[in-house]
Amino acid sequence: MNDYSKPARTRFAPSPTGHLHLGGARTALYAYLLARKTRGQFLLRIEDTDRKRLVPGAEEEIMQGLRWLGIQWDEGPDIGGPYGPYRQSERKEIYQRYARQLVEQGHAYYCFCSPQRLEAMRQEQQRRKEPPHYDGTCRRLDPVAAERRVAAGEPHVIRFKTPKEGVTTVRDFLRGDITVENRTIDDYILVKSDGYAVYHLAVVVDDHLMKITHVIRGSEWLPTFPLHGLIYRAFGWEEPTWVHLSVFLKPSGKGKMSKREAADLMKDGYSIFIKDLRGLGYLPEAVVNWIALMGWSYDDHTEFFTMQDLIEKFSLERLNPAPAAINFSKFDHFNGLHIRALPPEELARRVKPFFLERGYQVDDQRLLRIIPLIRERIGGLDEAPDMAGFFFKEDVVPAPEDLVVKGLNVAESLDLARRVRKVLEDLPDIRAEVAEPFMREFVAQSGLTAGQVFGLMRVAITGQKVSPPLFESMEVIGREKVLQRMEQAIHLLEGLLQSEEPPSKSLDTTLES
RNA sequence: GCCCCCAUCGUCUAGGGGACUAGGACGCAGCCCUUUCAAGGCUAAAACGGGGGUUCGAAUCCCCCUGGGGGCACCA
Repeated sequence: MNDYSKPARTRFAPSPTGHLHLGGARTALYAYLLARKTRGQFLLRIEDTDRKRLVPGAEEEIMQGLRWLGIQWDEGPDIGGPYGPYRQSERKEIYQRYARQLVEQGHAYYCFCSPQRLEAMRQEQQRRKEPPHYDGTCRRLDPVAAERRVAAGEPHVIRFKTPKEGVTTVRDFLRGDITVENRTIDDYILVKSDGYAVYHLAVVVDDHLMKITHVIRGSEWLPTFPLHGLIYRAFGWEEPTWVHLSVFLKPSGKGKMSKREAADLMKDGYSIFIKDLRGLGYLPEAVVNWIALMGWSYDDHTEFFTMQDLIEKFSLERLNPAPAAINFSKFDHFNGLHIRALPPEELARRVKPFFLERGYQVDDQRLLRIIPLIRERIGGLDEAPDMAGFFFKEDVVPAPEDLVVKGLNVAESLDLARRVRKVLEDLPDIRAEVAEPFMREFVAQSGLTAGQVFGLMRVAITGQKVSPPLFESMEVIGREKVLQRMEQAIHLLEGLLQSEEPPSKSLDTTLES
């Protein structure tokens, strides 16, 4: 059991080599939740010791993504903190100092093998169907001689001197003890020839120095986990609680998402990259709720969670070590839930940019009035302009065919449109509670169905076959414009009638169905 | 090839020896509501990978197999 009464110090330690994705976001989220729950600290550390793989702008994108999700760090490269710097490229000397300590204590050694020799060695091992590993040539060097070669400026790396006998047991919080034979652990490189530490050294040194209590990271680290335990022990440091999260699988459940597949998702309006999600109409609240539940659960029925809920209810014990397939349709479901949970003013504020983007002039008062009409009808914020753009248009242009009522021909539809206009003109008030009873009365007398009459009005007034509720929409649009649009519909139907005039008629109904 | 991890409906999961005729959610199908589309309500179909143990009793504990996943760099 984990002790939640003690403040936890957790961290998210991404390398700025690409986009922040769902998996990374979830790792960050869990670490953040644990820190907040225990009133501890959550820190952001950038693991950028590989100079070759740096992607410009990646660090900034990661920070923006986390902020958008509502994951705020207490210490980090931008805001500093008592254990900085928080960028590993700025901690080069620290790692070298600790690496040297390891060498002096006999836990590591200098290695002068060239990359070419290493490569040839690996190929030979593969040919013999052996697992690739360092052959230990420099491990057998005389330490004093090696020291002299280093002092002379000879290129070198520092390798960890893994015990060759016995086993190493490390404890993962979710999986319990993991034991491996030491001979399967390679003499990993700790410091590269360019002087930068590799992950294995840097992560141990930083987590110790930064007083991290819980290392929450992806399960891709499981294979080198015993090595990390060995390094802690070589230093004589107390180990943190290790929590290796499961990986996310592609929706099919077969393997990780490839670069190509990730890109293809955009065609369906989905993405695994956090940066894309806002533009696709997703709420950060929905993202958080959704990813929190992929690998964690609270009980057998609660699924709606705000960040506050999660902070209160999160626990490491309820994490699931099994891999989880990404389920985008559930994502859509959560998005709908959170859209409907937003106060109207807030939903208006969130949806506004999507209207502006499409070139609509948005009147805030009017936008607020249509929110109740669309909040149950949009699965994503991006759908709002399609559903409700007509509220902000001067004119709508219905397709004339859409004005032909189901079950009626053009002439009959035109006649209906004229009668509807008359009723509308005589309406004492355009407000829904007044207009609707009048129109229903009209429907009753007409011998037609509500669907036929209201369908015609809907297309005429909104320009769409699918729209928010008709009478509420008319109220927002206003009497003047409603009549104007009915008038236009009549003209369109007249035009349609003329164009099909002489020989053939009655194609319309079949077209409609 | 070697090492490590995982295993309940299609998917996310609850379950940690008897409360299991295995619960919830998404999706799917049907029905209700309804002026369209949604939202909402109700109903249905849908799972313990296989084989051995342990036990009076196993989805739950152990072993093997199978399947899936991850890793084997001077990347993280």
